[in-house]
Amino acid sequence: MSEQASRTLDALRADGRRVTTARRLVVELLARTSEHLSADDLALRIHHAHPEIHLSTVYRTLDSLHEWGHVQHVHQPHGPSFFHLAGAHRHLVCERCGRIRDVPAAEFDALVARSREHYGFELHLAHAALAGRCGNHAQETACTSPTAT
Amino acid sequence: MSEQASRTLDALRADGRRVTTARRLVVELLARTSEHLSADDLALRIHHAHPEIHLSTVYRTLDSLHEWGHVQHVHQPHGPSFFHLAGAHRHLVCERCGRIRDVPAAEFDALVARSREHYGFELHLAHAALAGRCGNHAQETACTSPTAT
DNA sequence: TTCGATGCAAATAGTTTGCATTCTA
DNA sequence: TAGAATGCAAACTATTTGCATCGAA
Repeated sequence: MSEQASRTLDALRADGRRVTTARRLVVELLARTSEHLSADDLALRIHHAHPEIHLSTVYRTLDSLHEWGHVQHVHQPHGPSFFHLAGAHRHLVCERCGRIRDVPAAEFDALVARSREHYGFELHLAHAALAGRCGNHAQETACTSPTAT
Repeated sequence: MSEQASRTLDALRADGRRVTTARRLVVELLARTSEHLSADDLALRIHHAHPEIHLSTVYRTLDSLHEWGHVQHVHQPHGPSFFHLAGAHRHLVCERCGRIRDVPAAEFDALVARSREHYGFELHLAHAALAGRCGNHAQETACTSPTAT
């Protein structure tokens, strides 16, 4: 098991949460992969060895882990949300091919500061992927209005 | 009818599209309001005077108007998408109260330019609202991991 | 009069919930 | 062994689709 996984599970125990098979499997899987997995993806992979773990349990597990600050839940404009262990990067998702690119959170520091100063609005860019076109699809007609940037 | 509405409908005619009751009502409603209305919201309001206009027609109408560049379709991290006539602002949505704040697209110019230069990624910030906390709810625990900005 | 648009019903994707049962601490 | 977590089924929200009919050009 990765160090990140055992650290997360230890934190659960330390906080008096129960470490169940489902939680252990979800945390290990998230720690092991760099992919952007949906609840359904996670359930499918877990089912190979543990067919008894139900999709709704995966959802509840992710909900709890998110609530306790161990997991980030990222919304996409199209398709299901994906999940990953708490980290410091943000996501760019291509409207055309769906590929997700990780970029350091620091890229957005100036914007976050300006939003706070100008609008009193605290941006949480981890909460939703930013949509657009990756290099391969930037030329094609945008999936937005002509006047849109 | 507002000038913006008739301009949009004229553009449809000029492009050889049919101007139907549903399309006229959707365009007029979008032109008249500054609210952020979902397909369901639009259908409900249209139903007062035109109960025969079906929700699926509203969806198809919005789809078409979007495809032809007259309407923007904005995704939210929670809840339904909302729609508005093509314009140049972006949206900040509060994770707590759901209130949506319009901000000028120019606020994001620097970020859009940097994304293009550093990552070859063409951001379409009109396509999805940016999540965070409005002034009234900025203090409360974030709906994201502790390490998240 | 033609073909695009609509009404309606049914299907779909993603997610949530109620409740009896199981299992961790 | 108490109460948290789970399995399963069913509900739910937002959205899409198939198909017969209608109506704008």
